[in-house]
Amino acid sequence: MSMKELPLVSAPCCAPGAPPLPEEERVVLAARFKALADPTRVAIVNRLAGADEVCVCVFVGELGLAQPTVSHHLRVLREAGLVEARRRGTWAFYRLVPEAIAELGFALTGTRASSRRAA
Amino acid sequence: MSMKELPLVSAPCCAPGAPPLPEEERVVLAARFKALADPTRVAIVNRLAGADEVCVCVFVGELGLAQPTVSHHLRVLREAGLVEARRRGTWAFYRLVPEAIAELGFALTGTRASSRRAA
DNA sequence: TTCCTTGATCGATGAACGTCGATGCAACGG
DNA sequence: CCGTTGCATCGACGTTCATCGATCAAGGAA
Repeated sequence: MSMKELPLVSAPCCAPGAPPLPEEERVVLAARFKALADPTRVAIVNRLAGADEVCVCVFVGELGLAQPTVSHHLRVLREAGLVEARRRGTWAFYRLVPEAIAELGFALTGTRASSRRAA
Repeated sequence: MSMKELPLVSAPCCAPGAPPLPEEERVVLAARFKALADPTRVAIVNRLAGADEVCVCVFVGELGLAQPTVSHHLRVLREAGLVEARRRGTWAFYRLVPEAIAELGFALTGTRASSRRAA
């Protein structure tokens, strides 16, 4: 693997009155935002937000993209820590990591969202 | 100006249980996240979050980048609707658009942050 | 074992991005 | 008027990214 998992960033960056951010945290935050800086990946995350687990084959069918392309986007999201994969036989199911999403939201607004897991 | 301002997106995209997002909204959201997908621009937004208005010359001095590069990043943030400029004589002062930041946070968490302006 | 299926990786290609020097343009001071 | 200052735009260069076809690895069924 070429990239390690991204460390946590627990300070707001963009909310009015936020304290200065050290260099490394800016890099980490930018990397996470970059993972969402593509319509396809926004669609994937949004799709996962509506269903607990989604098979890769479903994404290939719904997104209208080639399978390697879908796999590439899933990898980007995985390395950003926004999604995680669960292997079940031949299939791979992806699901959101709500804490990572909430952390990004906190970095933006400086306000903790009430963490609520989908039942 | 070559580009129009981005329209508003008022629905969450990434919070657990979020409804499906139409194509156009995914593109708009991805474009906004892309504006934050760079360490320099995160630094600019973070700097603006700590002070109401900042002169362009200050950014040039603090970021250690050439003036055209800073102007480029400010343009990206401006076209994303995250910052706005105020001309005062020869100088240009930039400031945050807190509503745009908060809107991005809402898209992520599905929770409205208590809008609070820096005094 | 031998197929078929699912998903990840590799390699290549075209587009987009970050960076900077040079230039343009408006506002001020002489 | 002319020269300077502050910022935006332009052009170019090197890097990164999105996309796809081909290939590979792992599992299930015969």
